[in-house]
Amino acid sequence: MIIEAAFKAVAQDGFEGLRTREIAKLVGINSATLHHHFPTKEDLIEGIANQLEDRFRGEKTGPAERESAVAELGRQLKDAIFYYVEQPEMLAVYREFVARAPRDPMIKKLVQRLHAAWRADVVKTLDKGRQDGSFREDLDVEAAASVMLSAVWGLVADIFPSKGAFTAGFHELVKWLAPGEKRKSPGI
Amino acid sequence: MIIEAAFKAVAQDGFEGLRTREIAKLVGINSATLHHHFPTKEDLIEGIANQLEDRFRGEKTGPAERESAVAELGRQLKDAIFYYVEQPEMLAVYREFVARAPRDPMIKKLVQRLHAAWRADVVKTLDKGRQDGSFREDLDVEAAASVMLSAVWGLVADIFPSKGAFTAGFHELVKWLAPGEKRKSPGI
Amino acid sequence: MIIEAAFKAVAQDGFEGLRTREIAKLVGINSATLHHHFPTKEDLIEGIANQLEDRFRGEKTGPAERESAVAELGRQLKDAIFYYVEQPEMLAVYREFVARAPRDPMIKKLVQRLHAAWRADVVKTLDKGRQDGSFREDLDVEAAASVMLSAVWGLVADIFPSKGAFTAGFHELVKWLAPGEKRKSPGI
Amino acid sequence: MIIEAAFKAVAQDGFEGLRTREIAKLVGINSATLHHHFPTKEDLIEGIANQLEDRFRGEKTGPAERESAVAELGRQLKDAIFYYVEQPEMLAVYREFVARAPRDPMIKKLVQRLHAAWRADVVKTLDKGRQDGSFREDLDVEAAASVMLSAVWGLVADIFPSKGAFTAGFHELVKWLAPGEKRKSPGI
DNA sequence: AATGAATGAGGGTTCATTCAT
DNA sequence: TATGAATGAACCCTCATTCAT
Repeated sequence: MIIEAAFKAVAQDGFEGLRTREIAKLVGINSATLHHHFPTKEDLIEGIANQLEDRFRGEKTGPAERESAVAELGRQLKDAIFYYVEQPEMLAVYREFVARAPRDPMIKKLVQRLHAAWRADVVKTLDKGRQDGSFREDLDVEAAASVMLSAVWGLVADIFPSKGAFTAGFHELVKWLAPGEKRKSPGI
Repeated sequence: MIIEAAFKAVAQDGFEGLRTREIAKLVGINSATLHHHFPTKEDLIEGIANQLEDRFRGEKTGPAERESAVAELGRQLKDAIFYYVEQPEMLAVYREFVARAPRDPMIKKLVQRLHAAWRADVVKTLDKGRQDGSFREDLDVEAAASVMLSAVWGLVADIFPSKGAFTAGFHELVKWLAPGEKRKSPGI
Repeated sequence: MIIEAAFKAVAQDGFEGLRTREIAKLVGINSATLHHHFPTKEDLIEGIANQLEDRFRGEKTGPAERESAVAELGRQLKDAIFYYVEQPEMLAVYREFVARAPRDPMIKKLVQRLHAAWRADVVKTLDKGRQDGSFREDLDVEAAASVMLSAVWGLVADIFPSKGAFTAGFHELVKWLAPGEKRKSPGI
Repeated sequence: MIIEAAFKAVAQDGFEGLRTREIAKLVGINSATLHHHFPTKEDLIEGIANQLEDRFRGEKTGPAERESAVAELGRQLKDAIFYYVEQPEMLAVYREFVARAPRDPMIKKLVQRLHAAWRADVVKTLDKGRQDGSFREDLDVEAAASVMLSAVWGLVADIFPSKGAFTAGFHELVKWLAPGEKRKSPGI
């Protein structure tokens, strides 16, 4: 599949390393054939974007019924860990899209869409936890979501890679969200 | 100055938009002359990297004597805000470098250097705060630093831009770090 | 019809603008289907050529019986005006063919065929007029035909477009052909 | 010289046959070098256009003092013959420009410029001849100029090529312009 | 008769880099 | 130190044409 190859190429070499000819060669087709399916390089990138979105949608753990807010949060973080461990390629592509977003309207939209979905989940969980007392009462949910997303993103995207800080970081993250009294990590 | 122009170019259009000819034209010299000073494009990028490092070193607020851990942390966050407000260009270039780091050893080194300095400061502060009781006793300092740096980075680099989440995010960040009882923001 | 669309395309954008795919799309068929009917682009062009020839043959005013030479000439010029006013598309295609003729043997033949028919008419008329005294006795019929055809072509093909020179030009043309004494335009 | 080669290429194969790569090879330079001098193909065409204009300006016979209108006309026709005999390449390129003019604003301008200069000369001559009695009094100068230019163009550009019709055509042209009485060719 | 997929041979253009001056 | 000219390697894209279905 063309998109498959393009996806890998972006994961490895970034967008600057995405060459239609090379992708064609990898797939074993003529470069004109590639242009038959994706008339423009931008179309190809759009294809990669859709693939990324589909993969994220497809592999996200479904929300369990009557889950506690803490458990929900734990699950969400586990999702992040899942990508980090099992799908580093997806994260690499994601990182490229995020990096390119400021300069590419189409990509910006995709990233915003992905972010919005992710953020909505987190906000809902934080809100739920704030109301049932699992999280602090004075939590600024929106702001906390921003911070949490940023932090998770940084950890997941290896922005500050440090030996072993990854999982430990998630533990800390959870503790921070818990109220002063009980600070148990939800078992990640 | 050549580097100045290249710096701005990267801030605006990213590395993909960095053209030696264009830089030369902006500075008013021949592109061959530019290559006389920076034989290779990589040399030019190295120049930009050095410039970035110098600027960061030059503009960081010096540490005050006998500062409390909380105050120290506040100052560090203020630094971040400073760049966000006053030096968006630097952050833009920084973002580009971070994005390119996974694929460029030289840049990777630079980014690690910058990160290490930043992280060292934070770790020291967290450690100090943990010992004098300003921060939680059970704080995993290294992990917390990772999380905090990631979060700050995400906020500062506008990775998850959301109306007003920026400053609010910093407040949340500080509250999270405080122990359960007192949760006052250190006045950012 | 395929040829119809191709004809219009050439009229509008010239031969350089003739794209098989585009024609196919205009007609609503697959470009492979078009190649099924016209295996080669040259075949398609030949189709256009035939269409042009047919149209010219079909729309030419039939010669009236016992017409005076002057009247005949007038009718021939009227034909030219007819195309100019009513069938600009045909003239546009014609112009394209004439322009391409020097480099394309097949087209050259077509153009020569069209020209020969036209020229034969004119020569016959000029000859008739010379013999019955309507035209000058010293008229070099062949040469005059060349000049007249050229002039008509230039006017009709807008080679030297100038405000209103078109009809006035035809009047002049007629006067030139008349002998010294009477110089009335045959009522165009 | 690059333009020289491009000029010849257009003369031979028309604009459709103008390939930057091929021109570069003919001149013995890299195709990138060609783009160094003519960044765009359009720039190259502009270069050809200028060359054509320059050549026309340079080689036109200067007007003699106190020349009779008939002699003037003869000289102008001789110019046309000169190009036909000595500079067929120029005429070929000219023909290509005229053919392309309807679809290319830049070329349209050039052609209009060339035409305007040519027409101005002819109009002046016709006017002069009409006033001094060399030409008919009832000559519609503007219209006659259109017709004459068209005719000359057709002869010169071989639009209706016929064995020997060329020079004979010019003789006819002159006779037509003379008044009824005297019909001597000005010795072409 | 019709089609979607595939293709080869370019075509114009870009860009970091080199070189003679 | 500076430059205009030159270059090779790519890059994206186009287009008539072919082929299996």
